[in-house]
Amino acid sequence: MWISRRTDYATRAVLALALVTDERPRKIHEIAELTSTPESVLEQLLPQLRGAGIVRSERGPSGGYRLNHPPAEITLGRVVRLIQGPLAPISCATRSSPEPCAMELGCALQQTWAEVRDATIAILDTTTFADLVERSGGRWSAIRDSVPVTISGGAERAVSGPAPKVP
Amino acid sequence: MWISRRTDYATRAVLALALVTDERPRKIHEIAELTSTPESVLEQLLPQLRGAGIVRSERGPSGGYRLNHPPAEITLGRVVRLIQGPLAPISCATRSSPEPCAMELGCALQQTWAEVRDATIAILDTTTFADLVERSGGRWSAIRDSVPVTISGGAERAVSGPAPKVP
DNA sequence: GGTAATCTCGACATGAGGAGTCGAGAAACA
DNA sequence: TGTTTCTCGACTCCTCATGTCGAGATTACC
Repeated sequence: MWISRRTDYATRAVLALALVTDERPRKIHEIAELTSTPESVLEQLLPQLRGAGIVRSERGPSGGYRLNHPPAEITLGRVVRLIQGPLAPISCATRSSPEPCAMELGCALQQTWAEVRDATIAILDTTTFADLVERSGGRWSAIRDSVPVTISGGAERAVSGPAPKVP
Repeated sequence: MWISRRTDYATRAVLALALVTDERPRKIHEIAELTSTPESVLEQLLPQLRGAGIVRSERGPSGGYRLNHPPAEITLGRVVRLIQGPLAPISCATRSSPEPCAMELGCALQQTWAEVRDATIAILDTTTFADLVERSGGRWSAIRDSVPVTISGGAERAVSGPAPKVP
């Protein structure tokens, strides 16, 4: 349970943009519907993805977001790291700045945490959004054609309510 | 950064008990020193480990804690799960009760999260505390003989202050 | 030029949960 | 009886995740 809601949302948003066939940019509103994400959160996440060069934006009517690179060049690990930070399970096992373990005498645990870290990195850094598109069974054009997205007239904020709490 | 402080402390405590050679039980006070852990936290963690059958306790003077099984029979994953809960990185990817992903249309992400989960489980469930002892370079008897543990006379609570914050 | 649609940015409210402390009680031993 | 230890249940404090909102900037279109 260490992938935060925001990271989940961000990866879903990128996947949604990767799944789209035509070149039309997608509005925050649309992405929110496609991914079941609160719009207000995407208003924070997408600029962040934009700052990292993962997506590109256009303003004004007919504006929106699109990917800045082919899906094959965007790894899942990059998005996760951007939103969430280092992939190490514990601070004494980060690759960049492992803070020394308080238990001096040969803390063999550190080595195991590093193994978990490396296994995680190996998966997330080799999985691209092209892979995810493929696993999803292709693009979304057919689906979006057959299942009309209900763009209701009174389109105000907060399309999807907060997720129900699961105790 | 998803291994909580308490999980870290608990695994260190079990490792400390595994590293000890003689059969004398160790007091909370001693374990706290060996692992650089606040005593008051161990006062919660050790009963929890005891409830799970990982350690055993004895009361009164000359009481303390010892392992309830050989280190080779205690996996790291068991301790982590006990203190921390499921090992899945996200709630839609738990083995037991994966709550459905909000993004219905073929959320290929779920599959990747499951890969991360399985890789993590593979490491933590196959690493026993006997392995960790071996990696630590053997038991602690020699060390404890050469480096006398300063059991100060005025032994009050909170031997080790709170860990310094790293901004 | 005016207006509407859209992205942009920062501040904020809320709540949950992690982290650690403390006090009173029960059991063993001398 | 008294000391040492474990045991149990609050309780506080604080950080951070989550989500909302309002005001501004930019573009397209009439």
